[in-house]
Amino acid sequence: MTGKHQHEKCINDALEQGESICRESGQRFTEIRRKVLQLVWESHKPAKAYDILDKLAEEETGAAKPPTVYRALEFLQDNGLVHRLNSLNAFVGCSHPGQHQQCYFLICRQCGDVSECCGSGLTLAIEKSAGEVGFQVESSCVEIRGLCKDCVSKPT
Amino acid sequence: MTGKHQHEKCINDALEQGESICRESGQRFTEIRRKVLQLVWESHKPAKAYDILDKLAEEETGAAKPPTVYRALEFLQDNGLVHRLNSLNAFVGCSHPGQHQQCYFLICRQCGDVSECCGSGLTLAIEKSAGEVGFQVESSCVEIRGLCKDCVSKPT
DNA sequence: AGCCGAATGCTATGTTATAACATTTTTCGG
DNA sequence: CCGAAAAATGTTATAACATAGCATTCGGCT
Repeated sequence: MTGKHQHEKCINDALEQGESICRESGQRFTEIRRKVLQLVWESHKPAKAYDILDKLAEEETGAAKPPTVYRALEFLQDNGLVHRLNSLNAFVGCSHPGQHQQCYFLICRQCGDVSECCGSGLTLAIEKSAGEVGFQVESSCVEIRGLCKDCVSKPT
Repeated sequence: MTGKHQHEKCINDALEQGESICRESGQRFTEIRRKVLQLVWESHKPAKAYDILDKLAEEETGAAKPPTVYRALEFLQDNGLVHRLNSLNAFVGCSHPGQHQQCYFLICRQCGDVSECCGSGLTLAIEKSAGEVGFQVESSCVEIRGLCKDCVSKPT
């Protein structure tokens, strides 16, 4: 993430968002889902499913199995709490679940941090371009690689 | 692809492009690379690596192995002859190799066809959005799902 | 308690991709 | 033409990512 921050806060916010979204929609924010969300949020770097699996296995005595993690991730995705980055086969926490329009990801090739941006500008540009050839947009996946603000200004 | 067309032409053009790009850059357009490119171009639908593998295996007596296909695909990608669609783990032929800037993909959820678009509009929008948070764009992956022109107007 | 549906556990397997090393083919200078 | 070096391909094995299908447990409800 750009700049230093108290990452505890990110995690806590995310967990609270999880709680409240589930409460409102009558779904259960179970221990597994909570833990997986927490692990995804361990940093702003994308989390791989099998890494999450390993970390889960460390905590619990009985090793967690892949379906456990994938099911939790699917639930979290469905509820907008995490996003999957197709170009990396990995997952990041969503920084503003609930208020979801289109959004896109800035992936720093140097530090690996990912930040999420939303904004109508890009969405409109996509719809316009697609519209020119008669294509009706339903969803889109935009993953941008480059250097984040911090890494641009670093000595390399 | 939008509209009917003589698809033979697409394939032949692609193969010729392959030839000429390799000739110019002093690389070899081998039989395997040629066949893989041809198979990718069999339609405008994304081709999966293992499907290509199966088709290769049908033709040859000795079954081709995964590395064979992946190496050919990597070569073709490096030379801009095919693109990988991250959201589908699949490959499509590039309709204008050589002249490559940024481009994006329109994936029809109905018929499965993919078309590739290039244009500065979207590129600029991405750079602008990213620039607002100090992010320096190096490359981007844009995959748009929806309905293509033909499928929009069909009875469903 | 007894039921129901949601969630999880568990086993197996499917799918996608690459590492590492052997062999063959091509190229190119002599 | 010959032999060395480089490029491409063959081969084997395995890594990495993901899901199907069925058994069991858990939570809430009457």
